[in-house]
Amino acid sequence: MERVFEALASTARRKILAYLNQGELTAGEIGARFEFSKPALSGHLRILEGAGLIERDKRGQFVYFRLVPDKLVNTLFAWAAEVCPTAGPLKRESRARAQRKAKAR
Amino acid sequence: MERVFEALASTARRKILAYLNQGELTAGEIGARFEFSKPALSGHLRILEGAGLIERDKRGQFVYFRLVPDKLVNTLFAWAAEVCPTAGPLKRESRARAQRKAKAR
DNA sequence: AATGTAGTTAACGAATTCATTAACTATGGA
DNA sequence: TCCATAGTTAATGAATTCGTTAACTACATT
Repeated sequence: MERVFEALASTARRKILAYLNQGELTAGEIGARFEFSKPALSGHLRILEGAGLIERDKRGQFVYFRLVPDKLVNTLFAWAAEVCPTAGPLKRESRARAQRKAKAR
Repeated sequence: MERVFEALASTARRKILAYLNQGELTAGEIGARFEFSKPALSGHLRILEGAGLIERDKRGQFVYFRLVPDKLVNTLFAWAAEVCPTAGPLKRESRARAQRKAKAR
C-alpha cells in the first residue's frame, strides 16, 4: 500500500497508468509518449510493477506492460474506506462512479 | 490534483488524515501522536491544507484542523475512474484489440 | 508587564527522487 | 556472424523532500 502511494506520487507514472488503461503497450510505445530517456522510463515501470499496479510480459524482442486489473481501485478503496467518513461521501461517490461507468457504455 | 497525490505520498500525512477522520483535532493533539518535532508537523499540515484535504480554524490559542468533507474521496475516485480498466464492454473491446495486435505478428 | 503555551517561519543538513549518459544483455534479421 | 533494435543496469549529479534546532508571533494567565 505504501508502494502504491509512492508510485502515484509521480505525474509521469500516473500518466503511464492512464495510457495503459487503453490497453497493453510495449515499453517503447509508452516511451514514445514522453520526452525523457529510456532508462528513466524503465525506472518508472519498475516502480509501478513493484507497487503491483502493472505487470510485464516479455514476448520476443519486446516487453509488454498492462494494468493489473482492479489493483489500483481496490487499494484506493480499501484505504479510503478506513480514512474517510464512511457514512456519507464514500457511498455517494461510489454511486456516482457506477453512474459514470454506466454512462460510458 | 497534483497536490493531492503529493500529499498522500507521505505515510505520516496519510496517518494524519486517518486521525482527523475521528474528528477535529488541534495541531498539538495531532503532534502528540507522532515522534517528530512541531515544525515537522506544521509542514505536513501546510501541505495537506495546500492540497485542499484539510482546513484550519484558529480559535483562541489553538488551531483546529479537520478534513474537508468529500475532498479526498472525490479527487481520488474521479481520477481513478479515468485511469482504471473500465468494466464491461469497453474492457472487452480493449482486450480484443490487444489480441488482434498479437495475431498480426 | 511577565511568563508559559501553541504554533509557525527560517536556516540548514541528510536522505531520497529523478533525470542523465555510458555500457551492457537479449532478440531479430541481413 | 554481424549489426540494429528493445530494454535494463550502473554510475553520477541536480533537485526535492523531510527532518532538525533556533528564533519568532500570538494568545492566555498571573
